[in-house]
Amino acid sequence: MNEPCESPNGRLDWLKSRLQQAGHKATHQRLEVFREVIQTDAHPDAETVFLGVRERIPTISRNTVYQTLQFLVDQGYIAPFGIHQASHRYDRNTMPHHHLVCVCCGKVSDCTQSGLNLSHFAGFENWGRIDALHLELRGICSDCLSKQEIASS
Amino acid sequence: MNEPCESPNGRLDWLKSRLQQAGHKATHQRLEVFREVIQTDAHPDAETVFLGVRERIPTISRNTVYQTLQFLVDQGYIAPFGIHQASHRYDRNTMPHHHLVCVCCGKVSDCTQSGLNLSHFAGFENWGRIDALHLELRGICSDCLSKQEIASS
DNA sequence: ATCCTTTTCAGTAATCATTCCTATAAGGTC
DNA sequence: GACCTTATAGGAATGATTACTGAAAAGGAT
Repeated sequence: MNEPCESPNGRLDWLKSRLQQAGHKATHQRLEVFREVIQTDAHPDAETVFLGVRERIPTISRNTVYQTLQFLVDQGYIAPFGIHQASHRYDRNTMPHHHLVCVCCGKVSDCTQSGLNLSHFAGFENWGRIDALHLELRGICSDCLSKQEIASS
Repeated sequence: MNEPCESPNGRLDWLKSRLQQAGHKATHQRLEVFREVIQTDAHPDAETVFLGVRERIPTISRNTVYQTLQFLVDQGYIAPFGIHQASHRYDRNTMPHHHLVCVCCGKVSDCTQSGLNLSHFAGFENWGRIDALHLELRGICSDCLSKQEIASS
């Protein structure tokens, strides 16, 4: 896989050729949604992308932006930021700890093993002050793994 | 601060006395919402808590559950799980990296310094297979820090 | 260029989680 | 028990996202 060129126009040309290679259409809308995401370091949300693209394509619909962003994520051209959860969740454990999340069944396990704390993240004084650290390890739990083995055997 | 007792009923009694100490009412609804969160390791969301509590208090409203959960978080009796974002966000950088998030202005910066990768998390073989690692460092960026200094001087 | 097929787009309606608003109800104090 | 404050219930409103549907556009074959 070729790496994308760093300049915005270079990356757009890169996306164009990769879309065509993959048999997808390099539409104006797709390219402009992609441009909107790559031209900033701000990790924008869908509404921000929509407002930005609408400056250039006034008739674009919100739905197209949502679909296109999802398409670009599915194809690996952009990444979803962090881990989005549909709803707020609550934890009975108020002590600092990490989480193991099964992407298959959604189960969350606490992980109290520290080995990692704020002291590992010196060197960001110029960024500002770091107060907290949230770590999620994502994978497939042993229950789901064994179910997959049974299913494939 | 006294630590909560481990048994559910012990923790409920503990909450009751702490609420009264703090001048808050130890209502049936509050205690049952708290019970619903602490009786499971599943890190439930608001709807799950609502459905569970409704088994015991059929007239409870969804709104009360939402408010009570927020109250319990504000008072430190339970913790919010992970990091909830109102909306999906997108990242032009598809390589593995971490994020620095300013809780004040919401700005997100990439952090490519690794020093941390999956190899640090051996020892979870019995949990299952870990595929990915998401780390967020949260704090206040230098811009917001200097604004605060100006405001307080 | 014409026709056909498939993909993509726009616009509206629906859904889901959450918050806002307001009147009622409950708890604690005198 | 009257009074004051806090908490609750219920419904309406909001915001983000998805589902649905029909129109438009793009590509390929003739």
